[in-house]
Amino acid sequence: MISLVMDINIKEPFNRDRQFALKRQAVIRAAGLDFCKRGFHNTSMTNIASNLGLTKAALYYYVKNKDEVLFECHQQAYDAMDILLEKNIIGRNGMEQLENLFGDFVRMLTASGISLLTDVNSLSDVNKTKVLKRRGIIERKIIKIVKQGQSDGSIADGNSRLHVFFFMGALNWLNAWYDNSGYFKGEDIAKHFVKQMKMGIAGGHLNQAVT
Amino acid sequence: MISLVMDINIKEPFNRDRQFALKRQAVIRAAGLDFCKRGFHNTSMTNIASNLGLTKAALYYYVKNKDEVLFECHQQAYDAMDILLEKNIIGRNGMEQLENLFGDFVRMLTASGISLLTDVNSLSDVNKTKVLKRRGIIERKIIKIVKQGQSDGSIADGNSRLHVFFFMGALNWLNAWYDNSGYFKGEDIAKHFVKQMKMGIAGGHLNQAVT
DNA sequence: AATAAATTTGACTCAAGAGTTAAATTTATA
DNA sequence: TATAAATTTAACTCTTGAGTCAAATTTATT
Repeated sequence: MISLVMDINIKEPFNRDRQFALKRQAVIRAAGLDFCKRGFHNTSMTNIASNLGLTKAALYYYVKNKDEVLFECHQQAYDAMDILLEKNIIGRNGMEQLENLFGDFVRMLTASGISLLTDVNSLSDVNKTKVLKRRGIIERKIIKIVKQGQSDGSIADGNSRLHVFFFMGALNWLNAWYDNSGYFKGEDIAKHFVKQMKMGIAGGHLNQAVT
Repeated sequence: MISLVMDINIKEPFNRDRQFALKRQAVIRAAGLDFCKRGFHNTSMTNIASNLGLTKAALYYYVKNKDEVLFECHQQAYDAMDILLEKNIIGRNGMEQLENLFGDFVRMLTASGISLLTDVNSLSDVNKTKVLKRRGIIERKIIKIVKQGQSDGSIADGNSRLHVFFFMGALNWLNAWYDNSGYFKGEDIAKHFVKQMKMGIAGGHLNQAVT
C-alpha cells in the first residue's frame, strides 16, 4: 500500500512526532542502562539527563515522572521479549523452540541496550501490578513451551516452573554483570548459555545415563 | 580448655555482651529479609525497627547507620558461604564437590533467613569495594572447583566463568522469588536445582551424545 | 536497694532529590 | 521571515527519610 511517488522514509527525520517518539525511546533506554548499572534509587533524574547531554527540565519534556521512566523500562524489555516469543513459535519440538528463544533473549540483552530490570518494588502500586502481571504472562508462555517439550520428550520431566526459574535466573543475573566493553562477547555468552540451559533440562533420550 | 566447673552455656543468657551480639545479628538478619523483599531504598530504618517490634532509636543502639546494616547483610551471607565452601572441600571429584556445595547454598538461603543481596551500589564506596572483593574471592573459589572438575573429567569443558555465572544467576534469582510460605519447599528446590545445575555442565562421559 | 543496660518518646536537624515554573534562547520547519 | 518546537537557566517548593539527642521509663543484674 506504499505509494512509490511519495517516499515515506525520506521524510522521517522531518516528522516531528516520530522524532519525539524516537527521542523518548532513547531516554527510556538510557535510563534503563543507568538503573541497571547503579540502581534506580542511586540514579537521579539529573544523572539520566546529563548522561544524555541534556538538562533535567528537558527530560521532563519527554516523560511525566521517574515512576513512568522505570515503568517504561520494564515495558521496553517485555515488548522485546514478546516479539521474540512470537518469532520463536516454530521449531521441531519444545526444546528447539526454547533454545532459539533463550538464545535470542541473551542476544537481545547484550546487543540492544535494553535492560531487564528486577526492581519492581520501586514502582508505584498501579505500575507494579501491571509489570508483575505482564511478567507472569511471559513466564507462563515460557513454561508452556517447557511443558510442550516434556510432552514431546525433548525436555526432561520435573517441575516446569523450577526448570524455568533456574535458567531465567541466569538471564536476570546476566543483565547485572554483563558489560559491553567487558571480556565476553554477547554472541559467545548466547552460545554458552543456550548450551548450559539445554543440557540442564534435556529430555530423557539425551540424559538417561545421568538420572 | 573449657573448665568443667564453670559451665559456660548455662550462663549464656546472662552474658550481656553475648546477648547484645545475638540481638545485633537478629537485627541484621531481619533487615536483610526486608531489603530482599522490598529493596534497600524502599525500606526505612523505622520499617526495620518496627518489624522487630522496636523503635528507631533502639535500632541505633545496635548499629551505626544504614550503610553498616547493608554491609553486614552482605557479610552475613558471605560468612555462611565461606563455611559451606570449607565444609565441601571433600568429594570424589569436582562435580561431586560442586553438587554438595550448590545444594547447601540453596538450603542455606531457603532455611536460614540469610539473604543473598545483589544491591551493591547502595553501599558506601569503602564497603562496596570490600563486598565486591569478597564476592570475587568466593566466585574464584567456585570457579576453581569447576576447573578441577574439568580436569578430572566430571565437568564439561567450556568457559568455567560462564559455567559459574549461569548457575549462580539461578541462585541470586532464587533469593528474589523464594517465599517461605510459598508453594515450594526449600529442600525440593535444592534437589531440583542441584540436578539442573549438574546436568547443565556434566562432564563428557555423561553428555557425549548431546555436544 | 542500687546500678547499669535496654528501650521509648518525641521532637528535632539536615541533605538529597523529585518535580515545577517562567523566561530566555536556540533550532528546525514552512 | 514568521512560527512552533526543543532546550537551557536558575531558582524554587516539597517530601522523605537518615541520623541525633536528651530525658524518662522499663528491665535485668548484683
